[in-house]
Amino acid sequence: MEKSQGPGPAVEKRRIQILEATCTVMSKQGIASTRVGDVAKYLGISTGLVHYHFDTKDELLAAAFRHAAEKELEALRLLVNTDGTPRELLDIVVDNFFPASDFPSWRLWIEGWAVALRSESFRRTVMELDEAWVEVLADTLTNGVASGDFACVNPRDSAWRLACLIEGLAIQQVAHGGAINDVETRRLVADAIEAEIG
Amino acid sequence: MEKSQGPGPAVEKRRIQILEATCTVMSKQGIASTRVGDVAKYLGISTGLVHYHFDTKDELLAAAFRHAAEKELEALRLLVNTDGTPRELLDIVVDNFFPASDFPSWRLWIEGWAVALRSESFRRTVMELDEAWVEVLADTLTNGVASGDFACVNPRDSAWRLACLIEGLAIQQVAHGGAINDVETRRLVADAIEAEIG
DNA sequence: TGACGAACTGACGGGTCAGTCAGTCAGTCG
DNA sequence: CGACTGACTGACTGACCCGTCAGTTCGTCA
Repeated sequence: MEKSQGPGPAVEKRRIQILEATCTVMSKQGIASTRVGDVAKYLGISTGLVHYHFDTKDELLAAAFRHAAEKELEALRLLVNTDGTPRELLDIVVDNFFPASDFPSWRLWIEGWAVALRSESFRRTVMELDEAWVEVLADTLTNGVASGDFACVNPRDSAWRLACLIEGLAIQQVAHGGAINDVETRRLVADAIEAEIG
Repeated sequence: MEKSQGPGPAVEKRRIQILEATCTVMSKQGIASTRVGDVAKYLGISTGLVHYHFDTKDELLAAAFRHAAEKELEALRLLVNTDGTPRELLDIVVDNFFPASDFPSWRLWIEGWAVALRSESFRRTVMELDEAWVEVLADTLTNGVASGDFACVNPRDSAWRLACLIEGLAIQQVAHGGAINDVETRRLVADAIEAEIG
């Protein structure tokens, strides 16, 4: 349980420390194979302490996933919030989420979608963050259209199509490293972008 | 263990019965939450009998997933192997895999991709079947180009882009039922098809 | 100084579940 | 008929792991 008169700074620090450790373990072992004991051992603390800060394992995993996703999204927003032509900003957004085979975040996302099928808290998190990311992409396209750089018929549709394309390619690359390699993936995305903003 | 002089017809029948029961349970409960005991109870048999036919649970799950996926693919190939204009055949392929929110197969696939991250046998299965499906789509496009109905620059690239788009949309629809509804999804796919074959 | 409570430990209870194994039963073959 | 075998049962074991709880440590405040 947390303190009743609001969490002290030390408690909050410990919470975040546990969240980030959980993210590390989840990335390495997978969400389903992450044990409370693994997180505790990683930090050199007791399992009791983990339960002192998080009532249940499910709550811990969901909070850790959200923590990781929000940090990523914040980083993306910071990257986009710079000067640059619409085209440069678009490249930044796409590069940042490019489904290279060594992009570890995609592994977490792929597992997150699966967990979201059964867990309400995961579903909400995955949905919110997925949409927020598309929003960033849509804003970038809309700005480009406003400035005359892009010629999307419907920037929002284009954003969804590009986002879903990238997610699908990420699965091909990350989940089973199939017939498509990094170079081909890059070409497929590049062509799709041209088609959308052409 | 199976018979040494090759499995009798009764054994093969039982194997398939267990495989299909496993598919049903997996669809309902999710791959990760499928217990050997659940499959046994579903068929009214003992857990020992399940292990008589399948050495380990992992082997059972992987075999069941492959069984389901191959049946789906076979059904698709049958559907496509009919007379019709390239456009009609393309519509059949796309409709058959359309990510409607009530399409239960997508739930299995989303979980399959996640399991594939950690399991070699799932990885192979998911990869082979994913590629086989894109192959069907690519063949359809190639035939359309040959007959002059479609104008793809590169049918194989188009097939991968459409397949990945549909997979990404399926995640939006099935995993978290997000901002995109069935009607919008249909429009996004239709526009993408026009752009690819236009 | 002594009381108090927040942070933390580590052992343990209790439930779950995969895989095993001794034994049953029915059919088949010699 | 009797030996044999393949299919099958169901109880059991051993491992795993979540969540609890009694107890310890330590800083803080009266």
